[in-house]
Amino acid sequence: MKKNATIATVAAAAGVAVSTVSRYLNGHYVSQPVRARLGEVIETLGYSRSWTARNLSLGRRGCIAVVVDSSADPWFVQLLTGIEEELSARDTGLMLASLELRGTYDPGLVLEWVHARRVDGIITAKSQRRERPLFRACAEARLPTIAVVPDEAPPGAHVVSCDNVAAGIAVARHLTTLGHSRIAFAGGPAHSLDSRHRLRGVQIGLSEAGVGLSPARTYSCGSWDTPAGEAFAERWLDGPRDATAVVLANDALAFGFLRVAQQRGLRMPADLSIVGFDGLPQGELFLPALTTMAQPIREMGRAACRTLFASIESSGQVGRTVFPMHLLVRESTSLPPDGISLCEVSVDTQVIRSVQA
Amino acid sequence: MKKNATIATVAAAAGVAVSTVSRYLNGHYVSQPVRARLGEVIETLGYSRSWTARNLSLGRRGCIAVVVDSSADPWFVQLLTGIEEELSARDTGLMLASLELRGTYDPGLVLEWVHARRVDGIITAKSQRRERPLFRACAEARLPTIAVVPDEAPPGAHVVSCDNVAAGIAVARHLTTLGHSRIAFAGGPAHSLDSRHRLRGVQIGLSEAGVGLSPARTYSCGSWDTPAGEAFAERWLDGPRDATAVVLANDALAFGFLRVAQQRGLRMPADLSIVGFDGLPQGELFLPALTTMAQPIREMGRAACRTLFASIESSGQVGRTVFPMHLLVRESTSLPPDGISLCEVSVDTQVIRSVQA
DNA sequence: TTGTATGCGTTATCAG
DNA sequence: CTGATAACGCATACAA
Repeated sequence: MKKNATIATVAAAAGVAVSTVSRYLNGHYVSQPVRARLGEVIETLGYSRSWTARNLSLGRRGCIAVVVDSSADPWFVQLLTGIEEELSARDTGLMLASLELRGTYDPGLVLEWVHARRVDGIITAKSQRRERPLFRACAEARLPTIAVVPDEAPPGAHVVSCDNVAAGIAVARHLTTLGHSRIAFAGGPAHSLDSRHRLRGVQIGLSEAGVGLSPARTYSCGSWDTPAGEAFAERWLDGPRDATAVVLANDALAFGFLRVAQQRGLRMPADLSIVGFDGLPQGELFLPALTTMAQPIREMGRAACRTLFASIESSGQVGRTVFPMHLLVRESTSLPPDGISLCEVSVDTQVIRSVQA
Repeated sequence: MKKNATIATVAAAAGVAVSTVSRYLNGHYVSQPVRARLGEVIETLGYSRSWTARNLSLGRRGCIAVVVDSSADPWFVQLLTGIEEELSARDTGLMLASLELRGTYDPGLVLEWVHARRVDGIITAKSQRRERPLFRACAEARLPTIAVVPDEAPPGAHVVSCDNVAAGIAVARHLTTLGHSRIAFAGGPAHSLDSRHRLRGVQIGLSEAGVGLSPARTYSCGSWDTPAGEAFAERWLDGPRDATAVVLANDALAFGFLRVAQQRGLRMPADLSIVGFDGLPQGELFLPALTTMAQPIREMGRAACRTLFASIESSGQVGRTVFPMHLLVRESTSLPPDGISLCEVSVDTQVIRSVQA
């Protein structure tokens, strides 16, 4: 088997110069006859160009970095699918970096990448305050950076996010339309903008319906993960339970809540309606399947990628891309129990008891 | 800001030749004084070498392909974590390819990659018979290939898999130890070796305990996914239900079964014990949490990667790496209902009714 | 429109 | 042990 064909092989076989072949390859001007001839030669030679050499010549790395807390996060997995889609079309690779790959937070690897200009650009997902040094490093290195749903606005990075306020409003409307008037909201990390915006949206939507969200019914889970949702459930269920619907700031929290509430014998949505945010496919598996405000995650991944490439190719301006979320009504929401809140039910029970006594 | 430092910059600054710097960088022999001097210069210059140029010179791509049906598959996500871990240590990128990214099966992109030698090696996950042409192409291109848990042995590829027979035996023992004697098994795709091996293991384990697995209680879901598990559940629950435990060939199937069975009012594990295979973290979220035979998925990803690199660096022999699975007892298995099968319970109910009548 | 020559940053070969 | 120098494969001013 002979050595792999190179651009020189092709040029020789076609009787033209390498530069002509290069132009042909890149769609620049080549006369019709030469173009045809080149097409044949390349076909018969089975030639395909070296991306390594091309990248070297162009001063590119042919690779972008994708960084997230954990690449096993179901939300991120959806995003990755979108990124993959766009990447395959552009024939570039990626370097995955989980900030918590080995159990503890370690941005060292990524910092090294940006410093060594190991990649052409970087996409961060769900970045937090602690990623500030990372964004600073990217800015210093003039590395095109896209932040997807960051917890706080990162300086110098284009942001891809969702309209969380509108999402909150939509949830509120869904619930009030069903007849709920006492609604609880459980937020994620206290500092998270997304969480705050979702809460605000719910507040707005509720006040639109004239019911309002009592501060006493807004809680914080302190985190985005399922265990936090479970912990909150324990806490809430031990309290007065004065709500007919609970809105969790994301699906992961809702999964935890759902599990514990079920364990405690609550029937959902009969006894209590539950809503999450994100629209993870996993929510479909639960019984009841989780009603949620879905993000177009995959689409967001594609957008992040496209914006990144635009930025790589023409150092585009940093800006903001905002996606709408949409309500995914599944099974975890329904009318409130007989129009009576759980609180009233328990009061009634006492009344009945006293009557019996 | 001056142009990025190159090996030439360093050489000039240190007063040595580029080749000396190169040797230093690659850990080849360099005299102690020069070594020290180079260390300083590189430090102050903030130099870091170009991987693109290095790869070109070395004839490497600095990138491997990772292909799977869908990169959103929870099982694959775990594998990817292991791959990522190993990749980051070696500073190489990856190209993700979902064979069903756009809804329909399309191996075209990957075939193109192997033909164009776009990558240094390839890892396939859960490959099936339809991937045969792909493996053939890899073999022809002499591209190092690792197949992780393939459904059928791919020619010319090193295989990383699990001891499914042993796993099946362990499941059987767990169940018989609990007191189950009538057990149903629901397989995945009919042709899948993994599924068959798991079944065989269960058969062996059961016969060890002297209970045996009735052919009438072995089913096939025809696929590995959750909807198939749901469909099987519908079918099975409409039947005689003559088993106190159901073993599903993987977790995804079990998730579907669990949901439908719960919907039908079955209490698990009180009425019925359920076991899956894979050990997906998601199984933890269900109520009851799914008891399962767990694969060391992440470790398998690392092994696949390491083997691949060994193969890339020294065209290693193709072979087989087999991992043990371990039983993860969660909540979906317990003693059979009072030592009475569901079938007998329904008979009893009728008896009671007739007595009442 | 096409050809020539040079650069991209490293590695490797082979003298010194 | 170290220093020139030729690949590596392609892109692109610049010249023709």
